[in-house]
Formats: sequence, C-alpha cells, structure tokens
Amino acid sequence: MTKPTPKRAWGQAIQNRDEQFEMKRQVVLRTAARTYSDRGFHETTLADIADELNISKPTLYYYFKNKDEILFECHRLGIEAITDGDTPMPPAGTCTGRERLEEFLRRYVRMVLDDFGTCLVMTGTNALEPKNRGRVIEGRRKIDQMLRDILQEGVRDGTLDCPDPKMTAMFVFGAMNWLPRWYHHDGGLSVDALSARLIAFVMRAIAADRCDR
Amino acid sequence: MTKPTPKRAWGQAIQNRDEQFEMKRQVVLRTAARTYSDRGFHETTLADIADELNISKPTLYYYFKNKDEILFECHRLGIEAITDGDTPMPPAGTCTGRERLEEFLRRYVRMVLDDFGTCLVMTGTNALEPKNRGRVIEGRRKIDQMLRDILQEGVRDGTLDCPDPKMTAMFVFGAMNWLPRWYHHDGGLSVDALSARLIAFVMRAIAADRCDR
DNA sequence: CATTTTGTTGACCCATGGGTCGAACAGCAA
DNA sequence: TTGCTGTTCGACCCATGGGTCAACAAAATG
Repeated sequence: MTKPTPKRAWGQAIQNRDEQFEMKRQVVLRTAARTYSDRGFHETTLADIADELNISKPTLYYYFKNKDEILFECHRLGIEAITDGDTPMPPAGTCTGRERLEEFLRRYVRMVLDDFGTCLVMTGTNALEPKNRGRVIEGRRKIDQMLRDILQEGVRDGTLDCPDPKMTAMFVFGAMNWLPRWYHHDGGLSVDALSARLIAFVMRAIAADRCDR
Repeated sequence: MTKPTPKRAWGQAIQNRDEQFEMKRQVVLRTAARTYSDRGFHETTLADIADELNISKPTLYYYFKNKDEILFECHRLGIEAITDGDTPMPPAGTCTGRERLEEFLRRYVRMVLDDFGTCLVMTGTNALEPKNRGRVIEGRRKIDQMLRDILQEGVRDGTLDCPDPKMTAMFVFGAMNWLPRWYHHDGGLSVDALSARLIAFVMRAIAADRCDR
C-alpha cells in the first residue's frame, strides 16, 4: 500500500516561482494521499501531514483552502489518471473489445496502485463537501461506464462472453479496488506482473475462447 | 447497503431480565453496524446512534464500555458469521474442493451482505484499540486461510485449476468485499441470485472443467 | 410501602483537531 | 536602505464529540 517514499525535503529545487508553488502543492498532495490511504481520512490530522513534511500547519493553508480540498484534489488526480491518461485509450472500433479490455485493466491496476488512485478507492467520499463529492462520484461513474461499454463491445464483436456486463464490471472493479489493501510495492511482485495475473484471471472468466488451456 | 430497517422501538418485548439486556445490546449493535457502514466509523457520532434508537447517549454507555467496543463487537459478529456459522462447513475430504468452494462463497456473500459483515469490510480496523484490533485481524487472517486451503484442496483433487491460489483468493475476496458498496437489498436482485452469479463468474475462471459452456 | 437493584437521562467536562491571525522572514527591485 | 511580495510559523480560537456523573425513574424484592 505504501510505496517506497522518496522522502524528499520540502523546498529543494529552485525554479520559477509559479512552478515551485505548484510543485510544493504536489508534494503535499502525494504525502496526504499516502497518509489518507494508510490511516484513513479522519484518522489523519493536518498536523500529521505537516509533520511528515517538516512544515507547519498554517503553511498547508497557504497552499490549500482546507482539509476537504486536499482530499478532493487527491481524488481528482486519481480519476484523471485513467480518464485522461498520458496516452489515450485506443478508441472503440480500432481493436477488439477483448484487447481494449486488457488495456483498460492494465491502466486501472496501475492507477489504483499509485498514490492517488489508492487514495481514491481507500477513502470514502463522505467527507467531501457536496459539490466536490458530486464531481468525484460523477468521475467514478464515468469510469464504471467505460468498463461496461468495453465489455458490451466485446460481447458484440464476439471476443468476450459474459452474461451480465454490468455485474461483471462490478466483480472486476471489486477485485481491482481491493488490490491496495493487500499488495505491497516492496514485495517481489511487480505491478505489471500483478496486472498480468489479474488480466489472466478475468480473461479465463469471460474471454470467448476461454478454453485455450 | 442498507437493509430495510425494522425500526422497532427500544424496549419492546418483556422477557427475562438478562435476555432483555442482551437483546438491547444486539439492537444497538445492528444499528451501529448499519450506521458505521453507511457513514463511516468516524463520521458516526454516538449521538447519531442514540438518536436513531430514541435513547440518550449515556444509555449506550450502560451497555457498552465505549465506542471502540461497539465497533469491535460488530466486527466480531461479522467474523463469527462465517467461521462459526449455524451449520458448520462440510469438513475437507467429504466432498470435492470445488463443491466446498461453492459453499464457502455462498456463505461469504451472505455474510458480507449482512449488517455485521458489511460493517466488517466497510470500516477499517485502525480505530480499534490494539488488543481488539489484533483479534479482528487474526479472525480475518483465518478466513483468508480458509479460502486458500479450499482452493489448494481443489487443485489437489483436480476439480479446480488456478495457478496461484493465494492471489486468486485475493481477487475473489476483492470482488466479494466490494459487494456492499454497490448492491442494494431493495433492488430486484436477491442475495442468493447474486451469489449464484458470482460463483458462476469465479467458476468460469478457475473450475477445472470450465469449458462446459 | 420501604428499599434495593436495574435503567435512563440532562448537564457537564475536556481533549482533539480544523481553521484563523498577525507577526516575522525571505528574496528582490529600485 | 527601504519597501514590496511571496512564504512561513507560533499562538490562539472554538466547535465537535467521546466520555463521566449524580440524580432520577422503574422494576424487582421483602
């Protein structure tokens, strides 16, 4: 659950003023995301986060409006990690549903094992103020829909065979969202190896040609 | 996530003194488990629980030592629901690993969609005091082991075919532990139907004769 | 009815922790 | 040196909520 922490100090690189500001914001967010995931949102005090960065509590308020905003930003970054990944998902139609499914699972696993993704699935949205809460829920809904669409696409083009795409999606999300609770980055198993195993498991369950071995 | 609440009043049935005491304890626990699951442990105040039962906060302290103990009892009941179910699991050897797996999954799904089981998988153990925390973790470890053993048994007797029972167990637990987050008792899908779907999904993935259809 | 035991409560205590404020301090330009 | 702006912090405020207590109500007991 906790990645090997770089443990970089607070103000390191001396760059442009705005970049420095944005960089420090990021450092706070990463630290917060980790701590929220480990101990839970309500069990984490702002003093905890500040201490971990060797800064004071008011300094946090120089970079963020309040505790909620920090959590919201973590969730937002987690969601963006899939929806607007660095390389976009291959659009529907360019390859089989099964191939798109594999790609989606690979991305999602990577995302959910990154600090922000982990935070997204480990901490509830209850703490967020209504407006931000709604945005997060909407984001997650879109991701849900993405997987459902892919499954249906695979059923249509004959590369997948699952009786109930909606429910199947939930089972698969469950398996993936649970990863941060037991997978440790320091073990012998790499994220890529893990996602390969998970993909194999899912494919055996729903790939149309699942009698291959 | 929230079952149709009976909403029974506080002191209803007039029975033996001790039974009454124990019954009221149970009512508190069920209410607490539901609220903890819905809103989260830290988001739930003792006043919330008390209000829901139309009693006062100090009354809770007449039945329980503190907030932690209430949570612990919920977890304990959740764990017992599988380990010491009303009818014991068929012992290893009396049937195939695959059959035992089906039975285990059926039980686990039922448990995890009951108030206490839901509470067990929805709320973290961080809040518990060290001693109780250890007991809960131990309980969950035993349940983990149970599934792993069943999987290995199935591999041995040839009814199951999964390359890595440990990891497979985690995937399956993930899918099941995620159920309370999306399944609603008031929908058209019964718990039994749901567990049948989940079992079908898992069996397609790891049953040795998974080419049946 | 008196008295003890069992249940219940309003009112209170107080540690925790989110959030604020004004002072201080850095760097930099004129 | 003087000011200006961006950054940091010690000290403080105060609402929340877990937990307590003494008093009161309600059965049981005799």
